[in-house]
Amino acid sequence: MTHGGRALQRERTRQALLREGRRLFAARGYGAVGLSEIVRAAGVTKGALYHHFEGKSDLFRAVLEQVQQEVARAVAAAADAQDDPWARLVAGCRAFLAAGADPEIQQIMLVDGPAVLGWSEWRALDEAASARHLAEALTALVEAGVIAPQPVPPLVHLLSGAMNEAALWLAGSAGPGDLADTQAALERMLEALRG
Amino acid sequence: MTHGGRALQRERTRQALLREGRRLFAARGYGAVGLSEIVRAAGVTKGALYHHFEGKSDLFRAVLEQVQQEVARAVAAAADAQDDPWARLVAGCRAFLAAGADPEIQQIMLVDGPAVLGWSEWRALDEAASARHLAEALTALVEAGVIAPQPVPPLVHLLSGAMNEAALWLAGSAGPGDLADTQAALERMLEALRG
DNA sequence: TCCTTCACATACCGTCGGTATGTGAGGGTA
DNA sequence: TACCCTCACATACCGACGGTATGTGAAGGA
Repeated sequence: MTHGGRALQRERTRQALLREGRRLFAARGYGAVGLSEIVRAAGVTKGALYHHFEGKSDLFRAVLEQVQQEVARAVAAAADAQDDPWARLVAGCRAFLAAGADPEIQQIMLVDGPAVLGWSEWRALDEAASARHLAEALTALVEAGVIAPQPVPPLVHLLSGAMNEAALWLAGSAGPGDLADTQAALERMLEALRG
Repeated sequence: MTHGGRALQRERTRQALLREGRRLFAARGYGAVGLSEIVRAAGVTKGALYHHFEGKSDLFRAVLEQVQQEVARAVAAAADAQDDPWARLVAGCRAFLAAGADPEIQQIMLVDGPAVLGWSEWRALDEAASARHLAEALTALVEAGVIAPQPVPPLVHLLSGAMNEAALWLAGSAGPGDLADTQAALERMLEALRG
């Protein structure tokens, strides 16, 4: 190669694989995309892919982690823009629904993620990325006495599941007012948790 | 073959494929099970499988439909045992959570289902089986004035998503009181929809 | 009895994920 | 600057898989 050192080129190749893998996985789903297609799009060969990742599912895992962290960052940013703990929760939920509207994120994070990595591993990644923020927000609200004292983990899964499905539904059969209606219904459910 | 007519034997073969396919898909996931394994377990060959189904994913679709209908039947039975519309909704939700506790049902219905068939087709099957009951129950409650007038579809997806995730979580990391806590939290959310 | 049909079994193919090995450009060392 | 080791890939190859094309023998009406 004409430019740069080994480390730079290495990083370029890795990023190209992640970028094209993400694009193809998102567009057509994990199962419908072959390794040969990914490496061709990235301008490398299978040797490069197996030099950087352990296999197809490991590449997908890296892509998923990237997607999860992007979503988590958006949610955290929306929450941090608010001061009131309750407003932080609502803003975070809204941001999650908005992020889930992206079909790329849906296919990778919600459709293929659990099936490719298995539910337990998917949950671990989700926990590390976004579910943790939700749990912290709810815990803060319980401690502050804003919502009734109750076990937080069930709430986390009920809410994140509700938002996952809602995001998926909204992107698929979106009527114009559905997003607003869904946010309204979600906030009504959140309201129910208050004392 | 020594016994029975062609139609009987045909049905026996089809049921054997469905039974073993369901068992293997549930135990190890769609991707990790090969056709050769299924037909060996069923005591037939690939020719038989392709005579009855269009391919691997079509067999899975048939298995999924079977699972969905079993769940829907259990939910409907629990709901029909109640007279009050509100009690019917709560009983149906409880029954769904109980049904989702089965790891077989989880893997097929919630993990592999969307990834193998695609989200839109999965939703169509879910709609035809169990989501329809939820929508009808909610519509009845709205019309009866038990819960506030509001668009029903967003509620359906928020609630079914919440219950799907909760069922998955309960089966995986089940603490002893988690089921009760989850049901309590869910019913608190349902309560929020009233008046 | 014959002959068609049907419910499979057998044999085969292309492609896929994965592996083993080759190779040539850095880049530190003397 | 000559050397050489390393590393970041490329090349060649393999077994297994999903899918297809074709063979076959029993069932059952005519």
